[in-house]
Amino acid sequence: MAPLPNKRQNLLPSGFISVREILDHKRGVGNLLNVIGVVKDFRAPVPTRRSDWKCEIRLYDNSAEDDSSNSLAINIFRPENEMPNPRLGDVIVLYHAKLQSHAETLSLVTHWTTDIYIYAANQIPRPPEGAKEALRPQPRKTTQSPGQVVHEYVSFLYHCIDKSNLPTEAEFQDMKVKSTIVTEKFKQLKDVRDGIFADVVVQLVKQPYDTGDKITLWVSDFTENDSFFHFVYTGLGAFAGQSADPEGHLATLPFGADPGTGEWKGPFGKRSMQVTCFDPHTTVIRERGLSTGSWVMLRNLQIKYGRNAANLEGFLREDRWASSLKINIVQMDVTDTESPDPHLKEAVRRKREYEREKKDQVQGIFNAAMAGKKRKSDMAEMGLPLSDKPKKKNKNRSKARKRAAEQKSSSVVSTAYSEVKCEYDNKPISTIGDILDPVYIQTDVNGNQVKLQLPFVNVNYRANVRVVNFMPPDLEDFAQPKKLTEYDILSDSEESDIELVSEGEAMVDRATAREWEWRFFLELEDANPPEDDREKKKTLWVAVNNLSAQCLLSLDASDLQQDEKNLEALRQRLFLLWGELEEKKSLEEDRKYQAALANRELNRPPPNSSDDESGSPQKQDVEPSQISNRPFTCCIHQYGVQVPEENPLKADAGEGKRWQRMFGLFGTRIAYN
DNA sequence: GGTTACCGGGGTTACGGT
Repeated sequence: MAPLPNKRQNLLPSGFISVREILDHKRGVGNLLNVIGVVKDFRAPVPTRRSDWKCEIRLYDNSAEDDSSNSLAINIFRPENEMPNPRLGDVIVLYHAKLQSHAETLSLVTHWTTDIYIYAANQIPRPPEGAKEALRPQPRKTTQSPGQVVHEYVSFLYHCIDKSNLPTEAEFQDMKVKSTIVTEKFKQLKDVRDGIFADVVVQLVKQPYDTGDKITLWVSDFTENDSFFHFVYTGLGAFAGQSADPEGHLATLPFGADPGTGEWKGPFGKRSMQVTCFDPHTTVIRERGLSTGSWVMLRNLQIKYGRNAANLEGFLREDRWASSLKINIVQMDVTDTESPDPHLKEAVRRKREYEREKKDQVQGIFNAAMAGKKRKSDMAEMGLPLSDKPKKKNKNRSKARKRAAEQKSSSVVSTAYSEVKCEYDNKPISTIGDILDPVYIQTDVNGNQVKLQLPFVNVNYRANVRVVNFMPPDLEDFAQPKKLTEYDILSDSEESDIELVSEGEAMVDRATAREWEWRFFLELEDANPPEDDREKKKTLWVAVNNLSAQCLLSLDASDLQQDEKNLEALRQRLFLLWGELEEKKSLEEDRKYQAALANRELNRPPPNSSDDESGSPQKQDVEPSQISNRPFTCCIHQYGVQVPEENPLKADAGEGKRWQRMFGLFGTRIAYN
């Protein structure tokens, strides 16, 4: 007969916490905890991406023994030769194990200061004798060590705990072996077949549909599977269902998205699969706020035909035999450019290819429509495109930048026009008025010829201008923390046009920003305004993105609040461009500020480079007449961005979105000594 | 100072959406 344990042995030694208390959130994540438990499962060491290896021990104690699911994992990251090798039923004493919430589950993880002691189950004496002799040798140096109180508690715990839920020795060994077998289950959606289970990396392409007990997702990895539903791209044909306004203009033009109905926004073709998720995954989708645009890994996704027996679907169910809650939906980090997941990277690359092809196709449709429908004089109004292929833009800008670098050391003749260089110096000049003129196409809607205003066209121009204003008002803010998009995960990520509101961008904190980019706006007026514009000079806001600004300034962006040298260089270059505009604007700002203080009206319109009536910076912060800065020739391109639009009649870029015409500067360089 | 990682096996609930 085993002697009854005495009272002292019965009590968890002070400084230790029970498994039950941990699972009941009695301690916060991040705390370092001391825990004593019995080994019920072990996943053998596997290499990690770093130099450490990783193994996992699952523990339970007598606070949680009546429920087989109440056990706690300790994740051990250490060099391979310091890995513990516990056996079934061994007692583990942990010091300073960090509590974490990983994969939506509470678990322990080793910390710098964690010590792990293992007592061999078959050597633990019956209480009240302490288990000191059962201690396995330590593979590494420790800072804490168990005393007699702990040794005695180990004996008590091992002999008194309910072991009926422990696996058999054979089962334990089997699980341990299986834990190292990693079969590649990853599949691209193009390769999924009826009846298989697969891991996939996909993007949510539609808002999750939540019925309470289940959530259905539409996902794509931008591969095609013949067994998926075919989403037809209606494209330009979609406006046949819309009505023209009394003047024969359509208010909107669908362009790469479906109008009004807000239904399918792509990808089109057989690239998307429906996935039905059940608990516990639904909870994660809600709590993480997964939504359109989120990239996720779905593990062990069951693939089979849906009820209509025509299209393959995915099913994400709970893991039946998992020893604890197992979450098979994991959000992917598209901002991790350091060590991007290769599957994610490939999927993002395919998405970019898909978007490029779609854009080219849509542009092609426009070009064909315009070539067929427009009179020649209309073409002249467009400002004679220098190139109508958006793809060439970057090449041209790179060339300009390269030339800028080449000419860096060359001497510059200091005349008004020669201090700013521009690409395409043999191309005709457009006026601001030309550039601002909307472009129409004649087309056939339900048998009627209507004149249709395009929301924007991808066209390049050259113009003689001078700068009359700029945004943001402080030069320090001309450089911003680099905004990350999902395409940044690709090593050949390209410059993107400045958008007013962009989706999928991760907000970057100024304090933690590693990379900076130029991002500012210039308001331009004609250097030699046409006669009819003399009374009310037309102006145009152009966005200057990072590449254009590098070309313009021959400077790289940095944190200008810290980098005074770069700020001063920026100020000098811009002086060559706009003379004393900054000083005058600053004086004007001061004057206005004083006036506003007096009037208690400090609200200012937001910065904006569009030509839209509602959104453009209408207020002239500086009177153009006061400006005596230098005229120069520059390249301007027109492009479109999507902006939120609550009015469904105006939402021509899909649900809640409208196309907004924008202008950007490119291929222009300030020469300097 | 505090990341790294998350086995196997064989699938019901629900009935919508393109």
